[in-house]
Amino acid sequence: MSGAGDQAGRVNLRSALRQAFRFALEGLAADDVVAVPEAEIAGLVEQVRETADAKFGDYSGTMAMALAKRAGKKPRDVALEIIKRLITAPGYADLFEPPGDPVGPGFINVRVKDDALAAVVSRAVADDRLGVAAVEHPQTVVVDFSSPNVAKPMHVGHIRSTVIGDAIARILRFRGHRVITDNHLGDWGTQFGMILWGWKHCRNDAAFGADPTAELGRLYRLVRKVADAKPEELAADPTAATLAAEHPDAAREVLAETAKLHEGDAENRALWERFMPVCRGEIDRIYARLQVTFDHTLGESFFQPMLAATVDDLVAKGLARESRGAIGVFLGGEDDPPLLIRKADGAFLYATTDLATIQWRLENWEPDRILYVVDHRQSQHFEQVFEAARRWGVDGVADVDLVHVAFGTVLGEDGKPFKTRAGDTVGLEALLDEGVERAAAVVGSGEEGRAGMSAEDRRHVAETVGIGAIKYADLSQNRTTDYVFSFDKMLQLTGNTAAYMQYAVARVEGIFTKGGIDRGQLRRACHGVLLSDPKERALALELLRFGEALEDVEADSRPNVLTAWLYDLAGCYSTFYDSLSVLKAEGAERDSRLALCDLTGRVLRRGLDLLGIGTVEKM
RNA sequence: GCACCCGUAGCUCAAUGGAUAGAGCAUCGGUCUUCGGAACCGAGGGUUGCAGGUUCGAGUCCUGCCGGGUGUACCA
Repeated sequence: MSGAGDQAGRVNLRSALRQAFRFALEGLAADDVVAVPEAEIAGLVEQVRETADAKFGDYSGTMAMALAKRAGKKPRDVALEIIKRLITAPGYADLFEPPGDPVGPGFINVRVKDDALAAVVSRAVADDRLGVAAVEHPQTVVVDFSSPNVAKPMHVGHIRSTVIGDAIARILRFRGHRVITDNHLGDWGTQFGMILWGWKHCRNDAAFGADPTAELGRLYRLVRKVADAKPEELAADPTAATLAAEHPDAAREVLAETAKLHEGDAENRALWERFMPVCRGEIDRIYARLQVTFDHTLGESFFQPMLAATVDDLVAKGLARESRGAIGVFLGGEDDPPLLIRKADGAFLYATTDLATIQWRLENWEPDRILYVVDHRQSQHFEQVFEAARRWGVDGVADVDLVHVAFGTVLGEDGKPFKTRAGDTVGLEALLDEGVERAAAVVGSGEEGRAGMSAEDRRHVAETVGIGAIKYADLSQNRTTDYVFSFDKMLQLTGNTAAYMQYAVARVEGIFTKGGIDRGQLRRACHGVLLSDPKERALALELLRFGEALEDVEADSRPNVLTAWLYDLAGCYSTFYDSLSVLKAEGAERDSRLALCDLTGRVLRRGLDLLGIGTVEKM
């Protein structure tokens, strides 16, 4: 077998089968059985998928039904024509059984040959990539995620972008793409105007000296209330109410401080440079805890020198013009709101920065794709920015995929946006602490876990399980919907949770300790996995679908496809392990089953790693 | 008003236009003199918000309602 499905002995069974179906469909067109335009073949071939039920075989193709009307034939007859050519496709017979007759309205069901399955899984056991082939055509992909406003403390709202973006980046990188991660910090906007105003009017020097982060956070929260001047907020906060009464023009003054910063005012610039390390230290501590890293951290301030030219160029090209004192790009009719790129007071907006950033990334990184992992409330903004960028026509923009990877809101168990009882947003660090604390209470309670675990080990396990639980709960959810944050649910030891998956790894790999097995030697000696029992076969097939799961994650940027598959794999393994002896088996059968255990443990571990989730030896 | 997203088991959630809509929790039952029982096997539980339409086939696509969320000119 050559091409898509094969790479240094790595076989993606689904890709290989799709390639064979492509051969069959092209033959169908060439023989005038039915005219299938080349452009449609890719879509039809993608209809080759895993079957819903093992009784239908391993994979099925459903395109015969779709083609029947056009061919003027019965779907079953079209299916027969496809099958006739499929079995002659190069390499088909090496991997797959000949399909039987079409089933139902015209399903073509295919089963992997047992000896081929055994050979492929044996190679996966010996493979660092666990049998997963890299993509044939690597792309350069920029993943823009996390992007907090550095002047505010990170809160629960930042977790989704950070965790989802990190997982997508890891997965694309493992797939073989050139991935560039960039944390587009909000370090130049109105929130700094608030801190600057607060610093000048109501700072507490002693507090800043003792804990600069806390003092800046206090100033931000206080000034935001003063500037917003919402009666109900002021009623609950006498300090803010007093300030608001003394400074009725605070909102305008905050914007003026922002504008002065942008214009290069020496005092504001100096304060900004003084505050930035404080803010960066704060968020970097959280990233360290989450074990999230970035290739670049090019915040809004980095692009600030390019903004004037961006506006000028858009105006010069006739795309942007003055309106009500501001400058906007008019994308729709006269009544549709324009995309504002310069305020009436001269300050730039985040749309301006986003456009300049696209131009800079295209010029410096030449990406094929840019993913923006940002919450769904900004979908309209990105639609406008992407459209404006395309019309702007900067070099490379016609060939780049600009994708808004949107996600829903984190809700509390009452179904409303996640807040503390006092109504404040929940700080991210406090959230992580609580997760770890609760994890500590549930880990180490099993028999094996209890045995000989030091206090330090327990802390490490609690950290891994607690942080993992928070990440996994987020990643296992369909990202487009809102999700309900519940420590009780995410720390359950059964079901599709991090703790269950981490336990599965520890349990699988505990065998090797118990049996005194040298795993390296086991892998080198693995020449033929035996799949005599249906449960062994099912596990082997599932293991080989790792690459398919990762492919499906990439297609729609949906990490929950991977969590669901890992959970299925863990279930397959449990079924296998429950009914078949491993350490108690003998000879070649024992080695073969140990090899399946070894591969299962490594795939689970790697899968969790690609989600940014750690594992432990014992728990 | 307009735009976008979401309504799936009692609860929390899955399901590239494919076969009988699946998991976990909860409920009920079964297995095994534990290779890590934090296990395995099974049962009950559904008019996928409502009504039409397209299709060989619709939870999924289209139209209209109902209900919820978000956004909607100078925050990001």
